[in-house]
Amino acid sequence: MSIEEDIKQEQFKSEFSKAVVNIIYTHGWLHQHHQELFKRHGLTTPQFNILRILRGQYPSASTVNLLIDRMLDKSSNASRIVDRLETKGLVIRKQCPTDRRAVDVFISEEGLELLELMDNEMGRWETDYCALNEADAKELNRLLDKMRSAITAPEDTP
Amino acid sequence: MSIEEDIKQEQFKSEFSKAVVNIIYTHGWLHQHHQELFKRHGLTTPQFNILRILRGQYPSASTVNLLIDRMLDKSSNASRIVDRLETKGLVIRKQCPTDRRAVDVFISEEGLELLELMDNEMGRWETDYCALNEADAKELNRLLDKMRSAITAPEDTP
DNA sequence: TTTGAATAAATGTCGTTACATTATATGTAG
DNA sequence: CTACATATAATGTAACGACATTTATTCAAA
Repeated sequence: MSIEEDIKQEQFKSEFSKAVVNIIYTHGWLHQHHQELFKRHGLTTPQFNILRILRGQYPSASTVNLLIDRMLDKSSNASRIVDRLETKGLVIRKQCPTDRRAVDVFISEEGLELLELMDNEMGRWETDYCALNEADAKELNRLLDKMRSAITAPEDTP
Repeated sequence: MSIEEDIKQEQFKSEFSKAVVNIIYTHGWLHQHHQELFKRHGLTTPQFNILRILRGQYPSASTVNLLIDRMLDKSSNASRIVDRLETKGLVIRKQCPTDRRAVDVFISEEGLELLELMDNEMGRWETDYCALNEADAKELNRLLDKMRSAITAPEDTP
């Protein structure tokens, strides 16, 4: 269904303006499906993302700062997300031996197992829901990358 | 910058898989810019969206149910968002005369003025940040629409 | 070495999402 | 008309996003 039909009303000022709304709407569509998957395993989206970063570093430790750096949705509160993952036994927190301010966070065995399970489901979902062929997906990536390439701060240019 | 460079690490399982991450990331990019704009006027994103819906109905009333229907980010709590807009004097709540369960919500004069200001800024932003030409934007819209056209519930098909 | 700046994480607050529950009012069947 | 289901908002709760502040530790300079 086209974005106009989905959203009802609204004439867009331009194709670009429509694309902005379309990205927001499509993100919502994606988020809804992902969330459904995560919920079956008692996780939220940011908890899943943190687990994935931790696995990426495994068996090395990640500090909270590293988690913040790597998170897509920045400025989220990594500290409290780690709290909840620790409560569920999916991660382990240890004092960093070389810097007593820092905390070393590790994904646990349970965390690794859960993540593998969810990765498989996610893969199946992507197979089932993929309505784009290879060329389409490539073109979509190209356009999104191009979109973000807009001058970053128009008022800063001399 | 390509999504791989932006996100660091991570080889993607497929172009589609990459596109999923790219949409999430690009949405974050958009959201950040929009939020900056909204913040200058003391609004949040959902508050702005509710105001736009109310203006779309103006001078007719909108019930809370209608707001929920029209909101992109569904299942948000329209009731409490209206609370905060009312505190700021941007909307007016009245009991619906024909149904005492329902509440008629109107955008106020202040709300209309604020929205016009913000619309202008938004329009300027879109002009400044538009790195896509007409054909690009059209193609992007086509691909996003196509992406969401995937079978809605694979387990429901016989 | 002592002081002060900078860093790492945790904590606090407000508005939000997601979801469940409640309260009030309407509608309908008996 | 009464009883029960339904519709419309509002309220409650846990987790999150955004942002400011606090606490503890390290680093750097006087």
